[in-house]
Amino acid sequence: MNRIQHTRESLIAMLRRHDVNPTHQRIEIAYALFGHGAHLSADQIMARVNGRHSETSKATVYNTLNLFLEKQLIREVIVDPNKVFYDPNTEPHYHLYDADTGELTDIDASEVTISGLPQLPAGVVTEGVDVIVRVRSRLR
Amino acid sequence: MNRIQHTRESLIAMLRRHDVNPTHQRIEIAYALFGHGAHLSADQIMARVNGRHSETSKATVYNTLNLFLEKQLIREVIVDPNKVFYDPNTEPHYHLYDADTGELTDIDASEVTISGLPQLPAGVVTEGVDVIVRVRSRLR
DNA sequence: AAGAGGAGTTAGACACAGTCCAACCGTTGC
DNA sequence: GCAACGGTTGGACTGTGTCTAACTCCTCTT
Ligand SMILES: [Mn+2]
Ligand SMILES: [Mn+2]
Ligand SMILES: [Zn+2]
Ligand SMILES: [Zn+2]
Repeated sequence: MNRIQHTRESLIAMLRRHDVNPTHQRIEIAYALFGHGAHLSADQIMARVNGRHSETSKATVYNTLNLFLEKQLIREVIVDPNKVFYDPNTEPHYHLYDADTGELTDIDASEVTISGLPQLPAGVVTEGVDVIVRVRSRLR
Repeated sequence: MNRIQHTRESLIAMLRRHDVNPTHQRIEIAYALFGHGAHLSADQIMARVNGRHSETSKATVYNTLNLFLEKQLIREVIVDPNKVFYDPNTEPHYHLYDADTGELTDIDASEVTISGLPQLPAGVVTEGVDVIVRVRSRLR
């Protein structure tokens, strides 16, 4: 687990580096995601950002998350059919998903090797390889 | 690609084997999925089943797909944040997803090796490992 | 044949994540 | 002061998927 300290200043710098104008709302959302560390859904981010008093609208949360995605600040993890998780970790890594608790954990990519994937037809370019280990913790 | 011929009779037998009472609607839905071969979303299945004249309601399509899942006749593939794909192939295998065309293709599991996945905490049981190769075909 | 019961199906209401839009706000430049 | 522009906003809207209460269809019992 990364123990990076995210100051307001370092977040602003990061936004600028990725060509994102650092507005108040964007900084708050970046803080929610990078400060917490990992894997929040849009409504969890919404809740964190608007903890004390309402500050940021639903539209802005989605606008900002999609902007961050486009600018490659974050990535999305699709494991649950009814909500997307946003991942502040853009390094290549894999995921472990507990369907019972809803918890999503990182698996270090450097430990894992995948071999034998077929080569792709011409003109097709790989965006990434997702690996999701699905588990259950509650006994059935 | 599997070239299995699915007769009405063999589908009924399959449903019975999985403890599913073979009603008209269930046979139609099984036919849509197994007849077509691979990876349809709920509304694609709906469209195939109700091709000529309306026969099967949305509720029944979802009821039936969830029943088939529960009875392990099919599996679900979660790659697109706004629709689930249903997969008549329950053998272990992986997927290739083209985000531009929306096409989902199988990757034979026997060719692929994954090593180095961490072992899990006690009491946690693996449901499966999903591998999704994400590609783009349209040049950007 | 008549009725009870149970499994399955149905239309339509509903829930809810995510998008869209037109009005609005805040800063910058003239 | 005022225009211009990027960003934000509430609220309407869309698309998947679920829920419910009424209904249909079979089978079983008498
Ligand atoms: Mn604030
Ligand atoms: Mn028919
Ligand atoms: Zn992650
Ligand atoms: Zn498949």
